[in-house]
Amino acid sequence: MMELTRKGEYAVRGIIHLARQPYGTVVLLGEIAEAAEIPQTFLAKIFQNFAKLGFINSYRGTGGGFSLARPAAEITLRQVVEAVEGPIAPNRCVAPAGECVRSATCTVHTVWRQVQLQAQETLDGVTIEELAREESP
Amino acid sequence: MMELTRKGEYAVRGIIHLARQPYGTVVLLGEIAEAAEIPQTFLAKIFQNFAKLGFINSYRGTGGGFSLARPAAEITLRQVVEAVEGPIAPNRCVAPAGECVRSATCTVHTVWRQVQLQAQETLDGVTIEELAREESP
DNA sequence: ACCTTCAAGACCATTTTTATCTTTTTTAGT
DNA sequence: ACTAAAAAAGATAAAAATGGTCTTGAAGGT
Repeated sequence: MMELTRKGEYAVRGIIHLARQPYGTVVLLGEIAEAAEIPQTFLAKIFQNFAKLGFINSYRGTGGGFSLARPAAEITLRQVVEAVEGPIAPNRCVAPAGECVRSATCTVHTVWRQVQLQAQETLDGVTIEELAREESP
Repeated sequence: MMELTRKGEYAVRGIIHLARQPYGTVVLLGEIAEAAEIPQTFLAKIFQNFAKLGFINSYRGTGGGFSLARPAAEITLRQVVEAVEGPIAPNRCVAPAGECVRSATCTVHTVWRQVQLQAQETLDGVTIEELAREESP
């Protein structure tokens, strides 16, 4: 239940790899994909999205690649995960677009809400910098 | 991300409906399905599984149906959810069958582990009896 | 010009979800 | 015994999500 998809897993691994380089370093997509063991074309899609969202910068042409657009300490795990997987919600009824008719009276709703808040808080409390720093290759 | 499926939602709604009846009452599948707005044949599958797992008893033939096999206060939300959705795990790397090679060194792993533990605890702390009692029709 | 690298969009196979349908088995009541 | 009711079990299937690939285009460096 409630599992991160490959896309989410790849996104996290990819951005952590980028965060391990000195800040500002431009890294080839192929290098990240190889190092993090991610299908390159798949990672391309993920990073295209990250660039749009302002997490990373992309540069075309010779010497091109990707670099972090802001310090890794200012990117939370929640931001990364939600960027690819959408809002964290253990049930439809607590999703932002949720049209839960029963929310006022339904106790299960409050349980899902609590699970949601706990997960959000936990992921908010972790930055990519921490993950890049502490994780071994 | 991490959303309960319809099956899980139906399972919870179905067993709560059963728990609202006086303990031991045998209820028709069709009645539960109608009351909880669940496709009957789908609920049948879910309840077959519940019966196998010992949450509910099933009775065939005339006057048959389903009843709780143990008091609703002794069935937790986590048990119900895991029965249909499988173990709670925000990422493969913290799943019971998980073959996470990096678990020793990977910090992300510990984050997912924490999310997992919090969700498990929360769902462990809620019984079907509470949900049946407090929830309005 | 030409090569490199990312962007964008179409495409596609597989798996999961969300069911339905049919047949069989069990049971109660007559 | 017979019959009707009800769940069990298994086959089937449409729709959606997942996990990618491929092609073409655009931008940048040499």
